[in-house]
Amino acid sequence: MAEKKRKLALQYQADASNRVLSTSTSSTFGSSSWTAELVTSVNGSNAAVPCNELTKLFNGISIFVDGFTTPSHQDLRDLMLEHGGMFQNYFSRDLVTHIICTTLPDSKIRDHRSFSRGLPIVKPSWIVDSISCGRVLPISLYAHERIAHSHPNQLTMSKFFDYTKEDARKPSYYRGIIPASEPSTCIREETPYEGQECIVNTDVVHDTRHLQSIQEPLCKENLESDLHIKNLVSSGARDDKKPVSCSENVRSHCALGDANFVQNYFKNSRLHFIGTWRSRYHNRFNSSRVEKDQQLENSRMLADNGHRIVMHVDMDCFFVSVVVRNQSELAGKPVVVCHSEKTQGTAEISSSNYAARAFGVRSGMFIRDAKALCPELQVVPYDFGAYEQVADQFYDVLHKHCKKVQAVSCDEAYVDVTGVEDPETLASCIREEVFDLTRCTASVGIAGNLLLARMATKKAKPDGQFRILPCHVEGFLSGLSVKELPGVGWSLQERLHSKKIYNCKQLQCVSKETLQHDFGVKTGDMLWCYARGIDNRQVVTHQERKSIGAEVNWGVRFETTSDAEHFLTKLCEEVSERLQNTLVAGRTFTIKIKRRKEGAAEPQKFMGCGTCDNLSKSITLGCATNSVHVMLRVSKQVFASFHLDVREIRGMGLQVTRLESHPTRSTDEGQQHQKALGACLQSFPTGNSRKCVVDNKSLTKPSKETLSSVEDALLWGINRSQLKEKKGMLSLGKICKGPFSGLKRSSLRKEKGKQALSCLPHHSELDQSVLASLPPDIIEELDDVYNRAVTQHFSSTQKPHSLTTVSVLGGPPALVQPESVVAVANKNYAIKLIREEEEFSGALDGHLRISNMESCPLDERAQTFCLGGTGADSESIAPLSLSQVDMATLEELPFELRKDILRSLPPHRCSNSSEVELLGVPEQPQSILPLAKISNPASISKDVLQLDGLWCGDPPKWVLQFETMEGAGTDALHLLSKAFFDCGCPKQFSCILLHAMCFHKFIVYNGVKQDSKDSVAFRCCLELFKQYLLPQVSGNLEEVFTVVRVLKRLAREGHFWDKIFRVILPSIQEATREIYGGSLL
DNA sequence: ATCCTCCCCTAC
DNA sequence: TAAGGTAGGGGAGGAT
Ligand SMILES: Nc1ccn([C@H]2C[C@H](O)[C@@H](COP(=O)(O)OP(=O)(O)OP(=O)(O)O)O2)c(=O)n1
Ligand SMILES: [Mg+2]
Ligand SMILES: [Mg+2]
Repeated sequence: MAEKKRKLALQYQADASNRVLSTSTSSTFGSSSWTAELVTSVNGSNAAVPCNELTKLFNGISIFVDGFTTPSHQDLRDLMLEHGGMFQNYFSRDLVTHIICTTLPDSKIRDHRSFSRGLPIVKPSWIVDSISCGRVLPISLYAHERIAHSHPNQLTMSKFFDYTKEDARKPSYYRGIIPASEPSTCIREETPYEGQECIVNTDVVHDTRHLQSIQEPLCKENLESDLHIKNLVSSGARDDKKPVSCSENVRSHCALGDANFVQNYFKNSRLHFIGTWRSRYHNRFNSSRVEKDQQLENSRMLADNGHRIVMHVDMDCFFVSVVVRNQSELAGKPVVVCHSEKTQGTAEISSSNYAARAFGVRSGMFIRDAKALCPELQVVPYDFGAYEQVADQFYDVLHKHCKKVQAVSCDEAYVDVTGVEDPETLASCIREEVFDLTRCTASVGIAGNLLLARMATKKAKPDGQFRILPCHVEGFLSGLSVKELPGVGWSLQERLHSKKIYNCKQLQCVSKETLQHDFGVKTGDMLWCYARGIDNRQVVTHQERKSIGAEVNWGVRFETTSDAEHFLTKLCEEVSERLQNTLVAGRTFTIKIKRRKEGAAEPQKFMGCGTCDNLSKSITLGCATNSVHVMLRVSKQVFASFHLDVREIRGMGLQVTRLESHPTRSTDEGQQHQKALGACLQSFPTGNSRKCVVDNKSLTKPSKETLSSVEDALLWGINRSQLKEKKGMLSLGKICKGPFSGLKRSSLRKEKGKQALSCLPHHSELDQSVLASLPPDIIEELDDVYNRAVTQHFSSTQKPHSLTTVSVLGGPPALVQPESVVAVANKNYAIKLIREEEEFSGALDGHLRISNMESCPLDERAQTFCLGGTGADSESIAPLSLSQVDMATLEELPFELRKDILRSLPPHRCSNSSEVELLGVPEQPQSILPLAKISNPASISKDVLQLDGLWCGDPPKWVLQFETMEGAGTDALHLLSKAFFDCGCPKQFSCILLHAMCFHKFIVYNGVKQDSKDSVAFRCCLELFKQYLLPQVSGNLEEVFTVVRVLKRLAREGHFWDKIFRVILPSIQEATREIYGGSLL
């Protein structure tokens, strides 16, 4: 404690000296000279952004781009950098000379004026036009009218207006919830968020450690009593069962009021800033693979060697220091960075300086609690631009001294200084340089590993350094509480406490086996090692990214489904952009939802998410994508599958994993999509010139990589309104294997219990005949869910039939009661019945059904049946094509239902056909006389066959030619011709193929094995595909893709098609490569 | 055993 | 009013 105080005093002195320094040097730092250097170095080391400076046109101009623009953020950035200008990711008054934005909604005018502080706001065309004119055009031509004509003092007026408006219509939930101030009460709800809403006891202000324990989560007993309090409060004070509808004024602060809410939100979010900082860092200091390998080598060497020296460097109260350095009047005073300084505010403290910490003020506290602890607390606003700049300077210093720098965060890094003769001198040297450059102090810890170095830094703070020598490790650790070990947070601390383990010494007494048993293998090992100061992690300069995501859990209030979908769209746009900027694409997309916990009141925190249930679901595509269109479709489906009341949503996120490098960063979305398709084509199996070996296994059970594509995941749903007309046909039942059951597992687990049952149909509503045909294990599962009511109710003497019987149910759909959702999962099977009234569709389930079928052996697929789901939004979830539909399944359906499914296809899939035509008149179309009659197919050469120009003419030549051909396997040709007419003579081959697949037994020909390669049918088909596909590779890749996909599906049905596929694919792939080059791979 | 999904925890 | 994000590690439990 005395040591801390001494350090505090030291820092105050440092602050005082800062003041002197700042007055003497501020002119240098205030100017943009620094930035110029910075940006140059950024470009120089950033492989992602080509730095070919074309002109010096924008010399001295530094833009900040706000909101959506055309050209895009990225393009404007490139344009500026190419023409000698600068681009700031974050707004900073000091660094930015012009703000660029396209549109300026009302809500933004105020914001901009309040922080642009007189900077010109210009339309993006200013940049484009200036470049084309070769000179910087006057900004007055590109000003926003509403800004240009307003007067400075309108700022205060508009602010005043807004505030009064808000006061006048303060939402009831907000007014009602401000608690009576009771200083020593801690109200803690179940989630960490609500846990923050405790009121810190003002009686215990000066002992840091004690305070920390109050701020941290409470022990179990407290938690329970707090819950008790909470329950009293919620049942007594306000028990709102129905969600509060957002008033106008709330709208203006949440996702509802602002179309660009997500963007604006992120712009102001500190957590977003620190969360995304690392990716910006890696864009700047890109370490090459060679370096990586070197590093691995080194680390292996050093690990053998045994003794390393690691340094941990961390800026002191970073956000505060950066802002305070120019405000000498704040030196020595307790200062925090916070959005608000309202005494009753629920804004969070981002960082507090050491003077403020003496009062117990910490990061993450509400400002009102901080003010209660320290009434004279000074509040300064954020300056993200400056944090970014200082962080860069900080890392410049570190890189200058050492190659092995591991970035932890914007203010913190590990440096491997093994081999450095005098690490302590190096440390003070670094600290000094950092201070000289930034006028902010850093502290350093030095030790034999990352763990100890980090803990040493803590001891060194503020503005100090501390080394833990091997001989002192023991003594250093013995004094630490378990919470002080990195990796031990709230939860682990509580669990340790519950086992009467409070400090490292006690922790050391527990055997590794016990710890691993109690906390898991890795966690147990970690605890055991850390308690002894053992840490074998290496300093890693570059870690491969495993996921990219965005989420918002503040200000999220929706009224309608389209509110939620709009929000989801914004998230997709955001994540897609991040993927593209990182040159990656992903295969697994996870939607995260925070849903208001049942009975939870509005949170204490203004616009917060409060106590929530966290839900998440993911979907994995066969092919990585970063296309915003694809992502949106996928996300909407996953979202829909939650079946949520959107008014209960308090947070939403999208995370992408299974990332793959994706070198295309196209600004043209269409082109992007095109390339994604091309990439998918490339990723089909047998994509090499090697001889194709028929793998029996892969015919029945294709490996995962062989499956699908981007769009295999998109798939089909049935238009809900159409289905509604059908009433009796609404039901969907299915049995499938695989991921489906996994998907349902968690929601089922979560929903088990009373509340969950409320959404199940009463057991008496279950159709007996359906139940009867279920496999025994499913019955058992159902029984579980219904608390054995099922078997009681049906007292079934009937023994369950085999799976095959189930498909029979596909016939008369009325067998299944329409109003029900039953989701049951066990280790092998899942059954799902979709209820008609569901707000959202079972579209995702539709997808899963398909993908499951794909991954099932053929015979099982044939047993799967489907009648369609209910679709909320036919446009967004409609299938891309019928290629996704298992044909065996479809064939089992009644004609009526097939009609429904076909109708649900997007019209462009069968461009030339009206719906009626599409649905087809069952009888044969008028036959047209064949052009040639071939009598001896085996001897016919290509010339005789005249297989050129098959797609010329109207109808295309092949249609008539194939119709009357004779020979082995020509049935397939006849069918194609028939399908052509049946589905209305479409131009797209994919339509014809799909039609043929859906309505006819279009498989066969496994018998034709020996000569299939030479058979007429084979060669005709081959030519037909080739001549159709190859010319389209350059133009209509999507169609190529679809056809290949259909063909792939056919390939699984028989040798004939398999061979065609295996011959066609390589040539398509080659053509694709030729046209799109290596960029596809 | 190893993978996968759906969580929770931790840190900044 | 306020801007409670992001990414990695890891555990539980199921599928393969
Ligand atoms: N809950 C948190 C934690 C951190 N930060 C931001 C503000 C901090 O300034 C910065 C760096 O985090 P540190 O943990 O390094 O904290 P400080 O640098 O503020 O203080 P210290 O001197 O303890 O490092 O991250 C934040 O906004 N909210
Ligand atoms: Mg710090
Ligand atoms: Mg830090």
